[in-house]
Amino acid sequence: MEMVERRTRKQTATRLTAEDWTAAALAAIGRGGLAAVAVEPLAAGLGATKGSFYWHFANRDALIEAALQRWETEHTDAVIAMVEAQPDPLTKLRTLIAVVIESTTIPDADSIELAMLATADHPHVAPVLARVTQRRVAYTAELFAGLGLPAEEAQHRALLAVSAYLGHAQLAHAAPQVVPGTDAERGRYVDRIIALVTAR
Amino acid sequence: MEMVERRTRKQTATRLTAEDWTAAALAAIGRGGLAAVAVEPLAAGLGATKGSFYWHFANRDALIEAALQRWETEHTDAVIAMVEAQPDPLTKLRTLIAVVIESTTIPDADSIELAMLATADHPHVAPVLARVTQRRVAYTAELFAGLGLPAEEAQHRALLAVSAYLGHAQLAHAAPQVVPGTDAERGRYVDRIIALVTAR
DNA sequence: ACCCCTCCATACGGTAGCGTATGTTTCTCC
DNA sequence: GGAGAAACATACGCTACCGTATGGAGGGGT
Repeated sequence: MEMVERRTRKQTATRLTAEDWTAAALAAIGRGGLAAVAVEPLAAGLGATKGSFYWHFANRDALIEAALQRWETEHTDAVIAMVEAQPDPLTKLRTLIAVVIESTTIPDADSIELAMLATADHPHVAPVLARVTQRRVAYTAELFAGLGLPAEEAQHRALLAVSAYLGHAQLAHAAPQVVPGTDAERGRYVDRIIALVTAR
Repeated sequence: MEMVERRTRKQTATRLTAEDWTAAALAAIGRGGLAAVAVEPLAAGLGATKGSFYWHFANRDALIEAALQRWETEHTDAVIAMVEAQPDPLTKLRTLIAVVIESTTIPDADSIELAMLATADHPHVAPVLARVTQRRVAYTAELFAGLGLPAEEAQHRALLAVSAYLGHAQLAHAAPQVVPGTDAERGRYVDRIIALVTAR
């Protein structure tokens, strides 16, 4: 057999990298929040032991920091890039709102984000979340300003839009029954939100 | 001495009631979330030991259930009663939005609510939160319907309003710098939100 | 063939919290 | 003022996890 024996990841117990651990940590955050980032269970899930982990990281905190940093960059970039591809401000706004409400951009993105909000007080989460949130509001305000609205008005609408997004995520999570279920209903809902938020 | 020796609560180690424990549990939730509801630390805070706790409650879960039930009734009643005191639908809506954004109704209400949202997946929290959220949306939709809006439109605006509320709480928590700081600014912001959400 | 460095497993001690068992105080009622 | 019940303290075992110490497997390079 001349097969190159590609490391099939998790099949034949291959050596792990630091990135494998951060990926597993992010997945764990998506499932059970920051508390689910526990070294021993993670090691079991990866088919390894703590010995491996403490080789790549100094301690649990270091893993959390690495995972958060990875999330911050990957996450914000993805959405902004997708929106920035649109031509005019209004289309950008529609794309932004639609994308985050439908939330089919990144798998598990929503649950990870909810976990972040749920742990906003954590000393490592707080600065990351503050930066991401601030950037979102500022960017959204820019879009509204691009529509010709004065600065304060744009800021207010950006705050409302971002609040609506965050709140919708919470709402869909805490009480799924109340949010529109079918695609058609959700479509009309999103259209209505956009109309209200961008009204002149 | 003929002083009646009123049990000064926490001074001279008086006997505790089940309500004392649920109150302490709610306070702990407000501070550190559901994870902070730990029997031994709570006991220490009350100047007692676990022996007392396990007399009043079967286990930690029973305490959590009791605290959540107490929160559900007290909390929802307080806000709705205050809003219902207003005469017409529009004033009710303004009162509702203003009250929840300013959030000076119940002390610690905001942090407890954030903790609830943060633990929405917990088996005991989920049903409580779902009921509270559903009730809020339904009530808000009623108010919008009272303004003469058709059913679906009222539902959409209610969803937006509740989302805006939940999202604003998250926003103010995760990135306090971006929300209006001074009373004057916040006043203009709230006015603008109300105008947008109630626009015809 | 040997050594060294990388990567990992095993074994250990330590902490925080849950729940139980059993003694100890304090109230109540007669 | 003594008996029984109610309310609490103390001591214990148990679990899950963190972090450390140490040894062992495996692949380059020479």
